[in-house]
Amino acid sequence: MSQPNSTRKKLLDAARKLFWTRGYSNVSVRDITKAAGVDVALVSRYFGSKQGLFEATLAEIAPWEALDASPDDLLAAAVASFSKPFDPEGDQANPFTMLLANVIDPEMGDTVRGMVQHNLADPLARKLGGSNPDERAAMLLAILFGMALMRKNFRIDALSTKPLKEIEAQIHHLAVAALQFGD
Amino acid sequence: MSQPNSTRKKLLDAARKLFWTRGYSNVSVRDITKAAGVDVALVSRYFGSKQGLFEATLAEIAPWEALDASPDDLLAAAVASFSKPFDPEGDQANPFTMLLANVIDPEMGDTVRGMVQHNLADPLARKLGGSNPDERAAMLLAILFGMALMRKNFRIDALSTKPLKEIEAQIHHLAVAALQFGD
DNA sequence: TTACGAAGTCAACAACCGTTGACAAAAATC
DNA sequence: GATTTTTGTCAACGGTTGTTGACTTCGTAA
Repeated sequence: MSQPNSTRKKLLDAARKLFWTRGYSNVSVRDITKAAGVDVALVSRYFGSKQGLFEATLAEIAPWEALDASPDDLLAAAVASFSKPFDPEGDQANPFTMLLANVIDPEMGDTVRGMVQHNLADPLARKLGGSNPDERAAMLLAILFGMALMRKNFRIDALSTKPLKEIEAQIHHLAVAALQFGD
Repeated sequence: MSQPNSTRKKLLDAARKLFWTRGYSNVSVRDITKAAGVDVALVSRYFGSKQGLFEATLAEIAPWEALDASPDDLLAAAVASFSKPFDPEGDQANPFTMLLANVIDPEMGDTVRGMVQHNLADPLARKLGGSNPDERAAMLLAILFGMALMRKNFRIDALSTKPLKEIEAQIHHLAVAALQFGD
């Protein structure tokens, strides 16, 4: 069942790419099975349900690497993680685009909100420490998500056409200001 | 047809509230007509189609008021507009939550992207002038959308439980940094 | 070779989707 | 008051949704 090209992996890859970019409710199981080249009924066999397949893609997500970085590298690691695709070779989706795509979803919104609060905002605030850690963590995330939103989702020309290096410099400029809040 | 409580207005109010928070594809015409307390077939009669009803809600949107503010008031006006609900008395939705809710929509994403580029980013860059106007405009929008996202959509505790005044101070702190970029 | 369990195929289900047309009720015009 | 126009009601349509169960195919162990 864990052959490199097994049906399970085909489904998981196709589901991640589609769910994480279009959002849970905007993707049908037939979209996924067509992209994976397998029969519709196999979703039910391998993952129980559409929701089970979605949750299987969430289970792949590792803890946010920026939380393990040294204080000096925190900003660089945080910025980099927002642009790195989940799968090194291939698709565009990463865990942060997934969060953006699913937060307004009527079925998965609560799940996604919980992930941002407990897996990103809370541990980041603990790592930051100092004064107003929760507010500064939220501001940092707002910048990261906001810039990702402008570049990847709204595709504003000034951001989507620039090389990644320049964007990261802009994010860094804003992030420094966020971390200085309340001093 | 333009009585204060006419069917057309009931449909438009319900459609705005639902479309602008859940996103176009996540709302059915039966959801809207049930909320409005009218028959399903009347969407077709008054607006031609579901898409026509959605576009009618978009037609209500006035130009971004921050673009008319004096340079000194620009930041304050921009910040305030992101928290002000569309309808003074009542629902939560405003044009910016609408943009967030519909940008990943498979049918309305292109429309929404065009609005952000042409109605927000481009005129804001023209108003800012100076060096790197497009980049600074995009960064300012990233902050505004990012903070709205954290507060309203992800509902991060540190932002969603605070009074609006404190949030606006945080946004202002970040926005000043955005406008100083590239000096 | 046989037997067995896993893997894949296919058709169908009930529910929901946007939309339509025939019809009844109400309002406005003459 | 009669006629016309507007407005609202109801049932149905073709299509898509997630899910299921019966079936065939395949690989492997006895």
